[in-house]
Amino acid sequence: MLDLKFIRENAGAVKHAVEVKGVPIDIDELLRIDRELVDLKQRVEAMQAERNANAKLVPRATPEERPALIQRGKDLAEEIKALDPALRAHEDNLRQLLLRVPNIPHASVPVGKDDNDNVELRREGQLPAFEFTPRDQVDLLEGQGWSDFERVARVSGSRSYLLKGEGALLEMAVQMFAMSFLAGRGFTPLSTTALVRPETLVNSGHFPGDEESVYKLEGDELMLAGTAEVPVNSLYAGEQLNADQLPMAFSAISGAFRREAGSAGRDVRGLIRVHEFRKVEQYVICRADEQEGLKWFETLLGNAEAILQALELPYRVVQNCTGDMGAGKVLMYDIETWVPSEQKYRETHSCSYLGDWQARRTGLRYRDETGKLVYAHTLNNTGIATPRILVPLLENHQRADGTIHVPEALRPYLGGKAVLGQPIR
RNA sequence: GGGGGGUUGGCCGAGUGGUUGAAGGCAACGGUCUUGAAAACCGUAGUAGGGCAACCUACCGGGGGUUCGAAUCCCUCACCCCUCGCCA
Repeated sequence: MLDLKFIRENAGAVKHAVEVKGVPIDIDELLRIDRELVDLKQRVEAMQAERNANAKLVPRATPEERPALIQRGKDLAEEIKALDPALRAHEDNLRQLLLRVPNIPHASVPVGKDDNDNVELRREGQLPAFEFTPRDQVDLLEGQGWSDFERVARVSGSRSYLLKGEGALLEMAVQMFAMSFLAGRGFTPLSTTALVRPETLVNSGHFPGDEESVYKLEGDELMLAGTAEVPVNSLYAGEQLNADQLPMAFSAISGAFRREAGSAGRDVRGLIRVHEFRKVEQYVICRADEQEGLKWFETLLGNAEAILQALELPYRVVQNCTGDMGAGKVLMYDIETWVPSEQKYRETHSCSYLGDWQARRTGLRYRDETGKLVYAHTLNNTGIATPRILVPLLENHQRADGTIHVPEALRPYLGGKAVLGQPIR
């Protein structure tokens, strides 16, 4: 959400953001409704002022004066009530529109329509040069007996996964490594819910707009979040923080649930795209200062890169273009990790800076040194997402016999083992 | 799931229908005093919206209602605490 005053005063910049981000919203209509609402409020408030003044006279009035004053009060109450429907309608309309107004992208963001227009910034790490025919993720998993896609599908439907044996331990090792790593960099570890109230999804910016991708639970006013960004963003909702409490940096592990509506037929095999997964998310609340925000952006990006480097995985960093970055975002980089079987990089991390757009929805404010209450800035990035990360991990680290090389960094979480699995066949 | 008690400003905490936007305390800020600080004393001070301004309006967990008038009464929802039951 943007500040309404900002929209009034910078309508041109907002309209530009609407255009380059491809958001279907009419800013002129919003401004019109805003103006009408202000006019309505002025009328109502004038009547309220009179009603209040009138009510104060009643207790001091003589018995003779009293009936007339009470009648005047009744009339005013009725007039005020008569304007109520219009007032509410305008407020609702305005709020619905405001929730859809996109944030202004950073000057560095390339203008583009969709992910085809994203810009590769750099590549890191060596692509593997296999001296044998590499297996893909599913062949490795099944060859090792680490998965059981068929049975879990019977239990939980398509796009489910189940890991067995060392496969299950590997998934947990990756998560433990990421949590420990981030804790070592000063991030507060959180183990949090995915079950959230609907308003948390409005706070985070997923609603309105992204309802299709969220699981709703019949009979309960709760939903399943697709990322720990949602619960963590709302953890301090509505509070007035002190400046010295900031920045707050969290590494939050949770389940993550996505309906994956609209992705029918894509990545149906294996671990790339599943409905329920587990993710360590980095989340930062910092002061409302763009320099500081951008610094944290680099930090979050650097953490993710360090994790991938520790996992000895080749990856590239991509800057998302305006059309692919989401309404709330100021800046967004994806990290894509090399998947040998597909001979391409696949998204494993997504780093976002939202300015105060998210904090404004959530009511994340702090008192600055001048005593003023200001909305904080928020950022998030993946730490590690499983099981997707296991795809490049298994494929890049496979050996000729189908066993898996374990990166040094993971060994402490796998009983010191340097290799997982048995020779296949 | 049953019963009981709660939810007030940054924090604590008064307040059950009429100058209460809200006592008091703590914390904060400004000042006096002091070499400096502390203490003490004096003063300032909620958030949001509208208005050039004086000022006006809204907000005492959320929503709805009663009333000329609601923090105060009623309904409802959420959350917290206690208690009984159930349970990984």
